[in-house]
Amino acid sequence: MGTDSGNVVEIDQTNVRAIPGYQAVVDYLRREITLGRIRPGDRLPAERKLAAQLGVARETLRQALRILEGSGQVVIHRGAAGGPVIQEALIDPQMIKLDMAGRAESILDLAEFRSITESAAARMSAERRSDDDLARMHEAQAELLAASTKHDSRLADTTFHLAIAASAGNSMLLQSIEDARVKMFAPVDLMSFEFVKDSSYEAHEEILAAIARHDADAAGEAMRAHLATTKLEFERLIGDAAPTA
Amino acid sequence: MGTDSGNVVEIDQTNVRAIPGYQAVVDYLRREITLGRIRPGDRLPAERKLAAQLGVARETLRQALRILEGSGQVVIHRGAAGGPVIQEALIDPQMIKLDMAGRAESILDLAEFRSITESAAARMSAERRSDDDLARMHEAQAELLAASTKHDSRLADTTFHLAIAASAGNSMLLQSIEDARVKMFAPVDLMSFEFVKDSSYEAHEEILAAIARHDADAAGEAMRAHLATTKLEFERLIGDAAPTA
DNA sequence: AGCGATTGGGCTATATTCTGGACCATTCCC
DNA sequence: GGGAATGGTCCAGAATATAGCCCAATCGCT
Repeated sequence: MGTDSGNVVEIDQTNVRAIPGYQAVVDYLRREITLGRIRPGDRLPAERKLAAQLGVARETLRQALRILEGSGQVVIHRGAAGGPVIQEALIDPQMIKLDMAGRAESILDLAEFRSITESAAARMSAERRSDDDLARMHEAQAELLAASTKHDSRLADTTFHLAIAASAGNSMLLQSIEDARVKMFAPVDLMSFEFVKDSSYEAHEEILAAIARHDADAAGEAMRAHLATTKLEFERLIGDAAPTA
Repeated sequence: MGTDSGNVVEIDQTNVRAIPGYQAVVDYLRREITLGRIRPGDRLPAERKLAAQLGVARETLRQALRILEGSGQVVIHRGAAGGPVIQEALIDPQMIKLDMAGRAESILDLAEFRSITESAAARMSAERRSDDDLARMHEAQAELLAASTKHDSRLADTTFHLAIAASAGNSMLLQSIEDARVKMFAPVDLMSFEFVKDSSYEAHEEILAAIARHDADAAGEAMRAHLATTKLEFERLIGDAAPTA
């Protein structure tokens, strides 16, 4: 036990990545879009103002906007009433399925992680939620019911889950739940998400009822069951794309 | 419902941060030190080699090393058998307590988050652990028992918890548990952690026994109880530092 | 003692990124 | 038509990153 010092250390490069400012801006805006806090049709503040709000130079922001323009997520109009407007990005569904098949293991980890964190959040929400929190969840459910497009459905689904996560009252937990959702849905974004509206509404109703009556056990269990269904849907999609693997 | 488009979006600057390469290197090395994967006395590879392993230029690495030198965490020797050597950084305990009092809410969130993620990891470990995993946990326990300094105790504690997290077999969960641990202990690092050895060994024994016999319920519950104790210790420390608040 | 190898220290030149500012071109609204 | 708001463009300087080169210090071996 005397000479266990002086070891030469092993290095893992994976965690060392410089992030240029324009990339940080792109990441932030894409995250907000995926989480539905910025929606197609929304207008971003004017470049000079937005740059100031983000704390970067205008040219840096413009580099980020050019990238988002290139991916079709933003269109920029000139003139007095102009500015950057968020678009509904369209991606080839087959591309998405192949991408998902390529990171199947990561996606299943993600699904499991969501089950852990979001069922805990549902339990905590049942204990701590305010009436305002509950109202936000009801509103998201109404949006889901009224949703006429796949995109609107996914957005309402996100809003519902994030409302629960936020009402759990733990900022670290909320951040993790957002992260997992971004990692799971960001590449997917728009594709065949009919199942969200078809099957999720009733599952949400059950979760909501448990949270409303402060029943932590039932809320956690209902959330777990709901996410297990979601996981199955993802597995089916991955299987569809890569039957040869 | 027709004109809910065209909203000008609100911006939250907090998530937009460029990370220069040298800062990414500093963050990585400090994380490895906090998690005990790099220990005081260890020697890092020579600058040219380390820079290549990290995928950065030598000058960039040297900037990072100068920062770590400034914080007393690294000393650099020249000559044939030279190189950067990790040091045991010494911080004023009173400074630490004040820092912790300043972010008390964040620390309690962190403690709660650890309870959620690590008890889930303990459950999963009980179901999936290999015999190798179990051996690593036993080894960490032996290190804890043999530890003669506060620093060694904390290191053995970290090794035990990370061994469980890793054996749960979910990379996303492992990453979250590491993150939470870094955020909780990084500023603290070295201070009065006698309690770790005093009270943790027996708690670890209970967790370990449950994992060994594949008892998921008992493992999860034992971990939850253990982390509840840890949370109380932190609350006591915070209270000591800021009795006026 | 001396030599050679290894290592950090220092420097230059170049490229990329970021900033702050200025000025022009376009578009909208009155 | 005119004023105001907005994007488009360009510039000069700072900070950061890279690749390469040589010098200085140290160690270990002969």
